[in-house]
Amino acid sequence: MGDVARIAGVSASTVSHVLNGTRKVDSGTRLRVEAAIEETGYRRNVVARSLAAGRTNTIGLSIAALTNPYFGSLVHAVERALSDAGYVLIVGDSHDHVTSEKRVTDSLLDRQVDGMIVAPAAGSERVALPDIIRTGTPLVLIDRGVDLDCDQVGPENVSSARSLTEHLLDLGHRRIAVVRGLAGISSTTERFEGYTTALADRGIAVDPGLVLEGDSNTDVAEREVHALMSTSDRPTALVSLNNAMTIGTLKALRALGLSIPADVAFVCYDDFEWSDLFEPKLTAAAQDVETIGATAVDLLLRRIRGHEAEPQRISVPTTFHHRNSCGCT
Amino acid sequence: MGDVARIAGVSASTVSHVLNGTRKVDSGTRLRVEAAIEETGYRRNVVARSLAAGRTNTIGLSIAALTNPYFGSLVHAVERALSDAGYVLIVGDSHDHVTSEKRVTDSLLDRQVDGMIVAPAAGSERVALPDIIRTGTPLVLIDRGVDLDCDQVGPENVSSARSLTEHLLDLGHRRIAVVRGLAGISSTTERFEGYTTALADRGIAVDPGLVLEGDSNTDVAEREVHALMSTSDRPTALVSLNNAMTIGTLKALRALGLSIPADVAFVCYDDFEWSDLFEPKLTAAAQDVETIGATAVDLLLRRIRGHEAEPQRISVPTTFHHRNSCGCT
DNA sequence: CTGAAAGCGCTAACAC
DNA sequence: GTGTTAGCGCTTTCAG
Repeated sequence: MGDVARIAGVSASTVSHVLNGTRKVDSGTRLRVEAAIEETGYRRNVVARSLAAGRTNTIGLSIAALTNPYFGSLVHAVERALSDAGYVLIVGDSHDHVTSEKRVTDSLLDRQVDGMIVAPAAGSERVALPDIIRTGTPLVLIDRGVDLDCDQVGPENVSSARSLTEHLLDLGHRRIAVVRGLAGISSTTERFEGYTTALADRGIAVDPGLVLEGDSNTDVAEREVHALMSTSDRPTALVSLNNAMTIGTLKALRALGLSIPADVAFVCYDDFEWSDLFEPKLTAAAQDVETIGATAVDLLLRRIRGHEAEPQRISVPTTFHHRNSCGCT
Repeated sequence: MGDVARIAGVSASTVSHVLNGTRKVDSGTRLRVEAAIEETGYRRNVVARSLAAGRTNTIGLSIAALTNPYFGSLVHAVERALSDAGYVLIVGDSHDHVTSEKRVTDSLLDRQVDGMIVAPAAGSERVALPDIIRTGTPLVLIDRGVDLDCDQVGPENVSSARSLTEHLLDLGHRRIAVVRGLAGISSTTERFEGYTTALADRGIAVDPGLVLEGDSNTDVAEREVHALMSTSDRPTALVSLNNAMTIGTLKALRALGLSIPADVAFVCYDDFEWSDLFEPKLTAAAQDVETIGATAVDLLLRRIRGHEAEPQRISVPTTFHHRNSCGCT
């Protein structure tokens, strides 16, 4: 920067101002500075800039599981919204585990991110999140909610899962099994609540034998479903509570040679790119990932700009894709 | 840091050294410093540290399309390898377009990343990449190769695509169509080469009418395949050259009511989580994303540590998953 | 409209 | 084993 200033015959401060457009600069001067920049191939040092300015224009994102295509799309949506706003994204994968999540969020905080977006791991509200809040760094939670006082954005869970279940009930099913995701996270709890209330509304008691703990792990779900569907009084319908559970469930049904919807009707929370390629096409509740990401960024930027207000919790509606796996034609 | 030093009764330099383990510190002193850190809730400022130390412990990754699950897994693999090595990842999505790719890589360079990994967009060798090389920042290319002198890691393309095609030939097919990805990138060129050489080996000429330009766009592929398969002398087999092309192809076949493999045999490059859930199960060449990511990180770290040697080009073998869509039982 | 100067918070010689 | 000191490259009052 000193070189540029010297060549252009101005001070470093002027170079800084033409670079950032932070104050009026005579057009002749500006041209000279720009020529000097061009000539030297000068490139600004954002690290030094961040140190001096006290902000980094960087947002940290801690994501539960980057391999899950759902989270992949979420990262994409967040990245796009941030880059439109002139921010850069740093991502860390928490592997859905509090310990590595803490490592990730600490590292982000050390890097002086201007704000953080976290897709919390189970138990996060007792480990990583309080520390973030203590630093005063603007924070918004994404995907899963926790019982903390901060902005949160996620998909609508309860009524979506309820609609899926009700659809099955409307078709006459009475023995409907459910494959739950990871215990202890809000999405599982809420989606399960949607399932139970749908049943309760029709005066049907929840049969514990029809509640499968898939643990958000494909293999576990597959085993559980396999076991359940091998019994003599197996359910006539299944509802899967997230995409990993769906894969596990479908594998189990396939292994057993059970066909959908003839042998068992099926509906699921979360949509796939191949949902209507599958035979039969999957009836599913699809999350609006774009909106979730954009909303999270919006809330965060507002906080960064000093917006003081009660934390908000936003539920983004899902879309019900009515296809064939439920048994409708 | 000043506070910590004062409370512990030492100099800032000693605090720095206990923080980084950069020199021997008396254990009593260290304890006092650690106590002071605990007491003040001090957190190191990595930005200042980077400026002073002249390195950021940060690696930039420019990825062509974060929404593609394949790239999602790649990011995940890279992130893991880097975090094991104590580095942090900054990702930018180039949307497979040179202009936004340039924006991404410039921003990464401005942020003083210690190294860059780039999944180049088409045309990148004339825009973003030369500038990166000019700065002297260690660089490794991933996924797609370009004609430049730098480290590159990607999946094996030619012989993988050739094996897929040969398998179809072995089954007696002679009219085999191919759905190509984005023109102008190495993976498309090389995979197509695998297809043509397989045909040439059997003395079969490439029929231009059977070569579809899918442009790595699902919709385009769907249209092309739909058109081709609606003709009277349609091919008896199809090979798809990447995952997006596969989705498009399957949609078209489904829309036409053509069944695989009875009406048309099908094999594809790239595997899916649902490949063996699909009916029929898809015969595919699967990339080893983990190895690609880990290898790229390995090459990069070696460069960062000052390793001087001829740039390497590494092809990671694919795995042939022999399933049913090819028509075997 | 432009420059001078004081840092931002840390690291790394260099002394002791 | 520890402290002193000089920056790292930029932003931003404060003057002019």
